[in-house]
Amino acid sequence: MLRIFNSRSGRKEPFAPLHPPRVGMYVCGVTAYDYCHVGHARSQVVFDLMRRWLRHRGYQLHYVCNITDIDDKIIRRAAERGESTEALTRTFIRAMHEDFAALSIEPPDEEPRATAHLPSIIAMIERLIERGYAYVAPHGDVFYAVEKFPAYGQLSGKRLEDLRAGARVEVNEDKRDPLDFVLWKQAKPAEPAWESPWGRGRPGWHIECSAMSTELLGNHFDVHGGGMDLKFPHHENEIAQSCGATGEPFVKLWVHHGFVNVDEQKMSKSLGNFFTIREVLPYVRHPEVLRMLLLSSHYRGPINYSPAQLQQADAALTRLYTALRGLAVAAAPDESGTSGDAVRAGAPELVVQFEAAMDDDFNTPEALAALQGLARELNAERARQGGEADQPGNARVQALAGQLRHLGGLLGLLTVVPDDWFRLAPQRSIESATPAEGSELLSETQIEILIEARRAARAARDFAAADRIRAQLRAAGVELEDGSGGRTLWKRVT
RNA sequence: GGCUAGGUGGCAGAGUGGUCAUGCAGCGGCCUGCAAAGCCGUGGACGCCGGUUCGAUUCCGACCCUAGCCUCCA
Repeated sequence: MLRIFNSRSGRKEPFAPLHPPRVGMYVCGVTAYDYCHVGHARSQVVFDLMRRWLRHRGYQLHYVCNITDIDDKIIRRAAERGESTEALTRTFIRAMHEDFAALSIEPPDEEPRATAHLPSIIAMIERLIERGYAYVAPHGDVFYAVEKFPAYGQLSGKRLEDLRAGARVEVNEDKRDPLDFVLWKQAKPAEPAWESPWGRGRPGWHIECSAMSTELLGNHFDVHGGGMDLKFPHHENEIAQSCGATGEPFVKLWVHHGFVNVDEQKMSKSLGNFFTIREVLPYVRHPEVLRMLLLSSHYRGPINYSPAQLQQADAALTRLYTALRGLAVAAAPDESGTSGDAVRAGAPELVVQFEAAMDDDFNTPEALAALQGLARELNAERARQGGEADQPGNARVQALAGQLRHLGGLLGLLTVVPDDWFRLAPQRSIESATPAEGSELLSETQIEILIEARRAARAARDFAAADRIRAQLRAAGVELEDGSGGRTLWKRVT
């Protein structure tokens, strides 16, 4: 039984879609005015993980993730760069797609952009005016009248009086209530603008998501997600808009994830303490390392981003790959080892632990612990079998490896051919933050030559010479392992 | 000030009313020419003060501390 934490009730609830097995899911994406940072990566990884698990559980997902391609920051940034807002957003949307693809984020079924949905946005604002939830202010802006919606504040647990008491809202003479928020904004002369019943202007940020989500998923749909910081006011406003316009319930399940912190503070543009995805990836062996870091704590809690954390993620992931090293089963993740006889041949209790953990509000740390358990079983079994472990005949080794690979694949991990994992190296050193021995990275041919020289020295029992070669390789970031069959394996270390 | 999360062993990070998280690091053993990897074993924890209980890290209350939101933000 899959249970998911609902931000609205503050409790885990059994997952019960409105029209099973179909599930409609909407997630607030990014505003395309800059490169995506690790915080955006977390959001994407979290919802990608949920999609994978829901599909694994047999649901048919219709997943929508929007892009905000018009707002004040975009206009300002485009002006600074001396280009059009279209050129600016085109640049950063392309970069975003590259970054997300690197992290194995599966593309959404639909990726609506605000500027392509003006008709439905305008229609929704008109309905809100008709139904008395919105008003046109003296200078032509349209505002939502918060006091007209009694349930306002329900999602975030806030009361209007409390909000007014602590209000640091900007003074705006046109608003009837300082808490009212803008639905349609009149354009200044040089700004991008669209025709509307209220003159040329552009939509407010909140109305985009209401209009596009209901247009694409229906008035009442299953899941709506985003970062904790969107809970108020963004999602609160969405509820007010959508329910106000349609008179129907809006979203069944609200899902909010925690932040990525740096030095215990939220990573954000305004604090300037952010790392973009594309500047971080060169410091890791493979993008999976970043994905591993983001999955190694529960999605609702905080994550502290640091180089040390990346190295821990690399170590944990490398341990899983080590268990699979040299096994022929490692071609591609599939269903092998997770059904019927194959489960019993492997470690059924660990498969159960993994699935129960994921069913319990996507408890990825617990699920990863099950994966480590599988790695331990696999290592122990291979040790028992001696050098013969990788022979196709060993059913238990095959079953365990299949389970590990398959379950890892459900998290978007262990997708690299295991033997290739150890050949990968970061382009930059985490500690020095400089182009590491990168320029001096030994080629695989050079490594093989040195290993052969060491083998000869060992055969001649010249251990001093052999150890010198090993130290030389270690200094170049290559670590050796003398295997049981007289072969020496090597791996790059970070 | 209001609202919401949270404070777990050297670090990261799950979880539970009374036996085990897990990874890295430590210690002992096996293996190795020595290592590495791996396996086996092992020490070490639940912010503070009360309460409920046969028994609380886990439930309840107060307190202290931290973060987030209340303004654009994944």
